[in-house]
Amino acid sequence: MRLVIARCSVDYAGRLSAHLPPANRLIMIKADGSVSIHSDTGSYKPLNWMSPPCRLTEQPDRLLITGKSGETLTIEISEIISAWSADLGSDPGLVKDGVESHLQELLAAQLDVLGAGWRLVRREFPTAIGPVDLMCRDSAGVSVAVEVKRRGEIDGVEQLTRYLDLLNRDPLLAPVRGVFAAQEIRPQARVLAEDRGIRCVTLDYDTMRGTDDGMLRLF
Amino acid sequence: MRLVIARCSVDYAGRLSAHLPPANRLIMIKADGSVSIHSDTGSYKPLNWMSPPCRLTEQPDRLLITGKSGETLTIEISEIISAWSADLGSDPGLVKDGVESHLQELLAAQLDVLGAGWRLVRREFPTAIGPVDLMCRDSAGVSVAVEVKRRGEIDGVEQLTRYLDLLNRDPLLAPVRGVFAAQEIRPQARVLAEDRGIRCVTLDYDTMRGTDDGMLRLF
DNA sequence: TTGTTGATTTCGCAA
DNA sequence: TTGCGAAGTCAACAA
Repeated sequence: MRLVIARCSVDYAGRLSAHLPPANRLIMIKADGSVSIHSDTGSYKPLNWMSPPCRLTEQPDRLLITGKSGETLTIEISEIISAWSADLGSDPGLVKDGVESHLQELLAAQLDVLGAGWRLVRREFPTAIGPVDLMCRDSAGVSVAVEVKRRGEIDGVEQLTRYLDLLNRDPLLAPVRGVFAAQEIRPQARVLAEDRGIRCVTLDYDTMRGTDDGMLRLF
Repeated sequence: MRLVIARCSVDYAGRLSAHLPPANRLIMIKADGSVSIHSDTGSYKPLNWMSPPCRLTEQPDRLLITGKSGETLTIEISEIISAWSADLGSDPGLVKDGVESHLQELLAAQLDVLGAGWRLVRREFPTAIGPVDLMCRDSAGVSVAVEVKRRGEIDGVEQLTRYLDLLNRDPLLAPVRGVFAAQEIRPQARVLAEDRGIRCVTLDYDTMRGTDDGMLRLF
């Protein structure tokens, strides 16, 4: 990794055009050739960047970076304030816990959160337009398609609606009801879902994880 | 901005939990207190980060960063390889050209791209479920709702469909037809749109910008 | 290779 | 402040 702090102006031409007037910034050049330009504020997102794969060409006062589909990033350097280089080696990578797939696992193991006597038909129930997160039957034996989201927004309601439209054409399954389950459900998504007769359920990941731990201890 | 290259392990606890085993990495600490941890590969996204606003606490071999809603980022440092600091000053910011709003402006000024004799009723035509990008009337006076996208995907077709459903309930407007206009339309989005009687139009930003420049020169 | 979906998305605008 | 849609979204995964 090379790190350069320099006064520079930047131009990007690709899916859009973008320009940065001259100022002092950090230029980060990674071992894979990717480049990002950071200011001293803002979150982790750089002002400009080029993602790998790309090719870096160095000229006297200029860095030219070309992406594989023809995008160009041009960094005009008027003054180098400092520059370093370091070999970091490869990274063992990140371990995550608490993403949507975990939420889906937990809910599948605790269907009583949705209703007493429900049973799971299948996780990732396949359809022609994609898998339904959880296909269940309620205590009366009625089919229920459950869409699990971390954050419930309108897109998720549309997705579940498409599944329900399709599933209800299958006489072996119909009628199929819908449940939209998420840690957080946006008001507009809730309105749209309930307008379409889809039940909304808010999930508490920590409680479900706790319950699950308890289950594991009992058995 | 402070830059530290160090052998470190990292733990994040917030909306999810994440852990990074020990390795050499770059720790970037911005003037606003935000922190990001980069490896030597991958695009601009860091392995772990904390967005501002947040608070940084330094301990002998550890950095503790606390976010405003209680997330914590813990960096255990076993060896500092190098460390620098620099004051970059404020940044004048980025100038962008070619995003969706520009596309919408250009199309509003060149409705003949959609058909001869069309006229604009309103940009950002308000409805109860959000604004329609362009509301027009064609040469026969029939209402047309136009959804403009940079990249046309299924979500955009769903969005336009919702608008059309709503608008067609208004006897003053009905019948309302739909046009889905984008620089690039995904095949599945095109199929869905045309299946619903929505016309798809591919836009060429450079041509439209050129035409617009021409118009400006003429008047 | 293409398409789909999730993301600690981030960012910007408007109510 | 909150909500919502766009983004050079990126990135992982399946077909």
